[in-house]
Amino acid sequence: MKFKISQSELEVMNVLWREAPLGAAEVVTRLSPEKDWSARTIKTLLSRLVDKGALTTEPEGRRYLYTPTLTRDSYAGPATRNFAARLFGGRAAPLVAHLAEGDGLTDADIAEIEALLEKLKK
Amino acid sequence: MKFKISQSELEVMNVLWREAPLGAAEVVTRLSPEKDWSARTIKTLLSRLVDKGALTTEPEGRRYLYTPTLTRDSYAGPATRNFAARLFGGRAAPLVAHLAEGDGLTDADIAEIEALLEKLKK
DNA sequence: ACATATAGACTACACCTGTAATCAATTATG
DNA sequence: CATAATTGATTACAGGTGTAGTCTATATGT
Repeated sequence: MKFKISQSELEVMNVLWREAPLGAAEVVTRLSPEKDWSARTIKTLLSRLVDKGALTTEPEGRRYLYTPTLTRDSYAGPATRNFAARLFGGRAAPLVAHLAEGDGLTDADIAEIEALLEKLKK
Repeated sequence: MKFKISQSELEVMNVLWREAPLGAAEVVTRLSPEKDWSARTIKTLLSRLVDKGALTTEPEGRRYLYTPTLTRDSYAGPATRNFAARLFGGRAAPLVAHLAEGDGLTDADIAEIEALLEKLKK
């Protein structure tokens, strides 16, 4: 990963990880309910992501369609391990503990994690 | 949490969360093996953290002793939930999965998380 | 007492980020 | 066809961040 994705940029990436390729206007409508950003702002974020190499463009008529160059997982993996490393010395347990604070974990979450751990033990 | 702690600042906080209060020079020696920063840089980071309210100072002779105003946990909790929210919609399982990639989890980690989950189920 | 080392204060400066505005080209519309 | 709307490109600008340098006062060694 040669580039860093900022917080605002990440919101844009989240849209495109869910659904791609999309034109800028479509990204804007996907984000509008959540974020109170002008269309200009979102265009800027898209351009910066292209500059960084996180998105590729493909011309479609007079506009561009944007597509991520990496999957969410390939971004999230290193990001998560980096986060855990810097905050907890890489230990996973405190991280899970913090997520659990304030009922952050549903029963389904717990079951899912347990299943995951079962597989890891083998 | 009224303030944000940047990546570099976090390295300084990590030192002081482990051991506080410390003078600037001591923070420098704690960080020297890891980070290739000049003492000036670390002084700057300390000052910024004081400005932000993340550290308090107490004069000791001609120098200051620095102490965190919050514990690591009280910072890490919201930071972790925020991280999970932005990357995984708040779901914890993918986070654990990413930590597991590349053998990130030792058997001890797994056992610890399982114990944690057991307690949560009650 | 004087030179030197050291502490903190103030200043620097380029790049990143958040949040847009303006401009130029092109398309759609009346 | 002329004008309005839309697209991407370029520019803006303040505040944060990484990474220091300089200035000033004080303590310290001789």
